[in-house]
Amino acid sequence: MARRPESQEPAQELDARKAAILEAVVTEHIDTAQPVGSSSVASSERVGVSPATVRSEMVALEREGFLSQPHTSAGRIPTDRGYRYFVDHLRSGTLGPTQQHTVREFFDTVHGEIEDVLEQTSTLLSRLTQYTSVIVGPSHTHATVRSVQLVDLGPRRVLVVAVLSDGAVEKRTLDLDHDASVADVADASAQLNGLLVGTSLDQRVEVPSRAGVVAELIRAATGALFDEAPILDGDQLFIGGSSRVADAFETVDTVRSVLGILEQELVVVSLLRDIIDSGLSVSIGSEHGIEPLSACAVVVAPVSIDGVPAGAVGLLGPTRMNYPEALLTAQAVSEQLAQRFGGEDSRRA
Amino acid sequence: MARRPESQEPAQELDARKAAILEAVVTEHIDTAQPVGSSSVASSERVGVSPATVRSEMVALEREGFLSQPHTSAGRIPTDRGYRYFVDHLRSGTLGPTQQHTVREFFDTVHGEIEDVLEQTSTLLSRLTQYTSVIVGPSHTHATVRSVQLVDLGPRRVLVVAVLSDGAVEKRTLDLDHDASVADVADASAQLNGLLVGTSLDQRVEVPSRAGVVAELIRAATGALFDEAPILDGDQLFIGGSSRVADAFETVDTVRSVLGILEQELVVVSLLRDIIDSGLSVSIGSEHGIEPLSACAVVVAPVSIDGVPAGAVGLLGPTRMNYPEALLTAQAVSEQLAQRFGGEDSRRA
DNA sequence: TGTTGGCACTCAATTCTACTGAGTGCCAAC
DNA sequence: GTTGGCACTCAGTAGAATTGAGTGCCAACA
Repeated sequence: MARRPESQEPAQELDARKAAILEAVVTEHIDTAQPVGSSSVASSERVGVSPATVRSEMVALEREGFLSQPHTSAGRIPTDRGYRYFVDHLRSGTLGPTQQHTVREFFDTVHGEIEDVLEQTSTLLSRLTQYTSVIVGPSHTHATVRSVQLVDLGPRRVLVVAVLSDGAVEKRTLDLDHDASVADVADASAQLNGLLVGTSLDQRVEVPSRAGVVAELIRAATGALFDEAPILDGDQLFIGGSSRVADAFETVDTVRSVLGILEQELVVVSLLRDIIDSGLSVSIGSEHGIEPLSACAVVVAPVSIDGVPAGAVGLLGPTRMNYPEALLTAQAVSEQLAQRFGGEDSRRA
Repeated sequence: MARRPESQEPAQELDARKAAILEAVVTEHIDTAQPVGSSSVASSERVGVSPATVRSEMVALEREGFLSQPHTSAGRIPTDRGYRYFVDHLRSGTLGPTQQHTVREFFDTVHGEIEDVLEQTSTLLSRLTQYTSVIVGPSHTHATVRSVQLVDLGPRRVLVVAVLSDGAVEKRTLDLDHDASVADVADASAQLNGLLVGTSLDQRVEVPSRAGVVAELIRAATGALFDEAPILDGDQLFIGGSSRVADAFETVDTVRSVLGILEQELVVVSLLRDIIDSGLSVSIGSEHGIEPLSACAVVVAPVSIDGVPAGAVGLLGPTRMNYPEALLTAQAVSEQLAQRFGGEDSRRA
């Protein structure tokens, strides 16, 4: 895991001209996907020198690890480090008006449960940016139980439904060994409520070890709820526009390996978490240490609901992705999500 | 939609030798992905003639639309029609013992709610076959309500939770205009139960148009449940091993367009339904009429729970996919699913 | 001292040609 | 009807020649 806290490895500063040249190379390469030559850089606005001068500077930038050359007679392409410098020194801009409008309109019209909204948001993000989007929903592990109910489903089948304080619903089917009467189920349901309301799904619960059908029901229900919850649920991941992966890369092999990673929810979720935890918003190429993603960059914006970290919004593209736009889009969407699912204050605002 | 009911267009029969040659070409091409030449076919077991004879037969098979030639001096590859003949005349075999064992073991150990099981089953299918798997879960539209409950979530927020007879749980968040007391919520909850239990989510419900907080709650809850249900939910789709798409095709373009279709749940679900409805279990190339999937074949096995159609298990691969194995695997898995979620009789068996 | 134009050089990409060989279609003989 | 023989086709490969974008270096210049 290549965390890169600024404090330990101070971002090496480049003089203004080198910085301008690097920026020109990065933007041009992001645009054309081709190696960038000295003359093209020299003709850029913010670089006021001749190609010859640019060349000598490029040699220096290459020596310092910001640029590389596919082969001797080719232009330069940015290295991961070059992109890193670029994003670390981005002048913050604003999202284009069209995109702003699309985002606003989307959040004005979208409705439904949080899962549905996140699902659709992931599609929005991918449509806006042309990259694959990745959204991690809030984790339920710290929510507390608001209500538990047993519902009779048929012979020897009972469903436990638990509503959590954050509005999530957990359900478990119980297959019983003995018949349970309607009264038994109601009784157990009431007792479960008293027992579990207020607890959180990751804590242990003391179940009185009495005998009898009702006690049996209670034990089965708590067991099902508390033992299976953290394993299967964990975090919810929504991926939008996975077909964009095929746009981002030229070889089927790369596409395959990136898709392969996207299939592993756990890996993706912890990747996003790692990036956020290390205080960054972008992870480039080999920085994140996931080999199959070494041709990818990931842009992340954390989503905080009422000040509490509650998920993240991410975009996955090639290292030569459009960082400024991706960052702004992710941030805009993350803010909207925070507002939408925040407390009264922000919701009524 | 290219339905192809046998009755209308009787499958053209080929004489034994032609059939053997076609079969040899298909199996060889599935194996090697290369055009198959006459000598390779002639050396096959079930074809006892010389390459020259094979060639003249191939000319006939090409004229009849079963084979095609990439270019003059190449071997033959099967057309969609060639594959169709092949699958329509498959001698039914049995699944390999290893696969049988894997399937059995999987269903012995997997546990959890139906969604979790289907999700994991899709991964299993894709791992077994190396193709992308597609599983459609049972539709809830005809299930009836078993229980409705309102849960207070905080200021002016109430959650409606409905449990359906098939064990599905629907939830809707209500944002209220006025405060509702705990008693109000409980009252409304009780009345809702009386009102809704037994109805199915796709039928209209008469709500008495009284005034007051409780009546308001009831109206909001029924509105949320019944109006938004069919739109968002529909059917559940589980896709496993989408990275396999990148294994199946050579060009990034094909991969992109196939992935693009897989993102459209509605298209995929109705494709599977169409295939099943027309009484087939395989759809090849352009048969299904979805242009971006014209390089694909889809193998489907319906899942019936207690005799009622309740979803489907599908495999998506290139037209040169291993039909026998794919069919057997899909069928085996479909049977296991039916058994797992079937009524008492089959479950206790 | 830093900048610049000039110039020889490099090397991927492109084009062209020649060649190879897998596989065909046709036909005369069996 | 089947077969071996044979001329033919044409994608694919390899090699040679060409092109040109872009470099590194250097001498001249401000």
